[in-house]
Amino acid sequence: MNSEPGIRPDLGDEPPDLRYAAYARNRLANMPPPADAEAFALAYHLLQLSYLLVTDLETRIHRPRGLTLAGFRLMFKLWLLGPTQPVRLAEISAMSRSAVTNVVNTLERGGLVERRPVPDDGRAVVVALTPEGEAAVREAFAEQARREREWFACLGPDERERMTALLSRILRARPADL
Amino acid sequence: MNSEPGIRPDLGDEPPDLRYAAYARNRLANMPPPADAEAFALAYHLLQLSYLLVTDLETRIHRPRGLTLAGFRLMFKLWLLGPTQPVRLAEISAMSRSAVTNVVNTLERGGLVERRPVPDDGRAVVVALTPEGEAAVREAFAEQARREREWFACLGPDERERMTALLSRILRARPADL
DNA sequence: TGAAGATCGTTATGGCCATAACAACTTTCA
DNA sequence: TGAAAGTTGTTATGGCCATAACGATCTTCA
Repeated sequence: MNSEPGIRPDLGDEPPDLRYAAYARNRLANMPPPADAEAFALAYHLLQLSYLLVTDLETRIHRPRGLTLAGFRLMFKLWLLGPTQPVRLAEISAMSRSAVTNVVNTLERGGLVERRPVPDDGRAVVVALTPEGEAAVREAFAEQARREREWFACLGPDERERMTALLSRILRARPADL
Repeated sequence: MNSEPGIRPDLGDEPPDLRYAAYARNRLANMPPPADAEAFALAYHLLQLSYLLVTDLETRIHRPRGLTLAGFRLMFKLWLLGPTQPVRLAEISAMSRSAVTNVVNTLERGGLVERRPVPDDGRAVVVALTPEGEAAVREAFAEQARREREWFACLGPDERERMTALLSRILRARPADL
């Protein structure tokens, strides 16, 4: 499995989460169905990477600037899309409307976004970046882009594209009854 | 890009999150560095898939059984590893110790795990599954394994393996200063 | 031996997110 | 036209997770 000859292929130098993953995969390989070692490994590595990336971006980039990752992601959407209704933001984020309310509340307290009434519909509001919010998202975006490059620098351009394509395929084939 | 001939390859049938992703990628492609449309697309699809998968497993499998995904994942580790110290669980989960305390509290209230003192060390405890906890993790595991298979059924076995290998590579190359 | 430092688990505080219930408003259609 | 049904945003409640600070305990080493 490990391909370095002359070096003992043990796992002593692996991070604890990868050591655990390898151990769990081996245990599952000896269990009867529906246990599925390959599906487990894929799901585990996917969730673990996502978790580490989120935590890294949050603690290293956004928290020091007084933002959160959720707040940044919402502001980034507003930056690209312009003023947008919460229900629309919830839709493209696959998030609940109340989650959007919470994030917008936090951003509004910080003066980064504002709510505006919609003339044609008394129920609706749009969320819009303030000038301070636009400056904040622009700066945080540059730093996040640099950090993402670092994370994926270990893959070649073709590998990055293949990976994105595989992820897209799974997303497109998502179970209908989400 | 789209491969069905005779059908207009527009995005009208895409879920809103993928429509947004495609739009954002195009916008980023026209921005100067450090903007990086490929790194953005990879990170976005990775986080989105992880989020949808987590939400799906949580709402469809674990919540109906009175569990949470975090609780299940902790119990699953105990199932494989046996009684384990919180500090060890935090390590392999790349989580804070206080997060482990919280999850263990919830599980302990439900009678699924118990804390036991460690004779040799007055500070330490181990967390262990109760018989009820063992039954719960066994049943939930079977259902989660089936659901994970469904999610990844759109990939061939070789594609699943390649994807797991790419994810592992990124995880192994994670920035040292996490 | 004993004081300084490290480690373990917990608590407090605060943000994110979900579901459920609700008020306000809009749309539908008999 | 007017009542029923649907939509929008918010609130309440509760779980997860982080950081910071803390008491208790263990280890180190002068």
